[in-house]
Amino acid sequence: MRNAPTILHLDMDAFYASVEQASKPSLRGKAVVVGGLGPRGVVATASYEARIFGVHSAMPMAQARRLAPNAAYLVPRFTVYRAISEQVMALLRELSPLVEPLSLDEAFVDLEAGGTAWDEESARLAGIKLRADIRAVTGLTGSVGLAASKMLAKIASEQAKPDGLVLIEPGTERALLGPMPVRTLPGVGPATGDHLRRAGITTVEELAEAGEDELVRLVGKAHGHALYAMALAHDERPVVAEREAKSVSVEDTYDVDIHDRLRIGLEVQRLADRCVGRLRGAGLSGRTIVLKVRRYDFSTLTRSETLRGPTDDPAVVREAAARLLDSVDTTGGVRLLGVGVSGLADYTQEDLFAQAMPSPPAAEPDKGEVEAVAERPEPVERQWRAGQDIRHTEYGHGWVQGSGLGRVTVRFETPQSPPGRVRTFLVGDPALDAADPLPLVDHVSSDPASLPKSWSGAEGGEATSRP
DNA sequence: TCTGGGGTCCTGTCGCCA
DNA sequence: TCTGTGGCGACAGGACCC
Repeated sequence: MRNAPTILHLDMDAFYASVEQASKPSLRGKAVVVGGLGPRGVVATASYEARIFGVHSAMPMAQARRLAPNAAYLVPRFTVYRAISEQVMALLRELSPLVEPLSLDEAFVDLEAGGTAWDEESARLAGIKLRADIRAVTGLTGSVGLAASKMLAKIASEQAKPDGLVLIEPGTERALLGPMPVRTLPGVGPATGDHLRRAGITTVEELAEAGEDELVRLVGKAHGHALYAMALAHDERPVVAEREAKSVSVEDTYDVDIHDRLRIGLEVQRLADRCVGRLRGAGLSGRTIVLKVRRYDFSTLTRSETLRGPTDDPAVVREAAARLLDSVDTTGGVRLLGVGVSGLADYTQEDLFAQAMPSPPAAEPDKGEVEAVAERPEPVERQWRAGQDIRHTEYGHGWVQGSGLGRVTVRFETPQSPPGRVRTFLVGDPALDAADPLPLVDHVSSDPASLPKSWSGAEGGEATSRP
């Protein structure tokens, strides 16, 4: 372990919800819940005001609505989150070239590799400056953890939340970790936590006392060794800037279980096409096709097939997925279907080997086919989703507060305006149009380089609900 | 009132092959 | 020729993370 706290972990506070509050002045200080709004949606992020009611990530939306009936419920706007994430990651890269993003709102930075920090004091200063810069550029708050390893830096940022900075001084790690619950450690989830509790182990200290052999016996080889090392505050994992994807997959949970075998087949074809679309978008091809089926009782099974060589041919993936589906019993209905590709290779290596199933040369393989399989019925009316950006020819920029019964309620406000007024329109009102999101911070006087490349693009064509 | 979507990694089992 | 063994890839499932 290095002897100075020069690993930084940044975690943006309640990221999606904070972005929504920054975009929508009327929501500031209010309970905001972002997630899937369908009957089977779950919470992606809850604002701190919503957490007071007990709402948290991964909770079913229905439960959240019971706990916080007056909160604002919004669908995620990933385009905006990605743009802000780019701004934040750019600030991190000013600190060091060694930045490891974990998600849109989280990353590790190796400050020593960037030459920005080499001791406790310089690390603390870098953290303080970073938090100020993030606030200036994005208007949002992030919490910073500083420590000598990734694990400890992450635990530190967790302690710093919200809107704080915590530095763990080298030498104090074990005393700090000892009394913490085992669930604090990365990789200890509900199942391992339960397992350990039944063995009488609830704290990190007890984990260390149990000894390596006992932990290996309890939770298996790899996990046991890792757990023991973490309990002793040993973590030598380096910050890794670039990670290659190992698989690409798409999946859909349906509002209502699907029973019709024909329909299930069509959905699998659609998913296969979408998966190939993503695969190609990333310039990849893959050898192993995976079908995922979650049944009516939430039992999940996967079936996979490995081809002789990598492919990015939609017809090949569709055929493989269809074969895999043949081996699955779907009586009782399915709630989720998914198609994935793993064993990835660079696109350019493709087709050096024959495919498992020779397919006729498809005309225009990258156009037309993708939507050819399942024609969706044209939506009778436009769909407005809660949280979506909107523009009215007369009232200007606003967002959808809710819609139903042929009407849509819009609040007209912008990130820089005071809380705005609400008006209701017919869903098909020609004065209404979908709009691009607005930047959270007015950047007129600041460095234009810090602006994201694109604020444009309303959420990519996913606005229609499934029949 | 139930439980998303996109991933990663690990483990056990089975068949093949040297 | 028979049997045992060990390595390895494929496959299925599960835990975990954000």
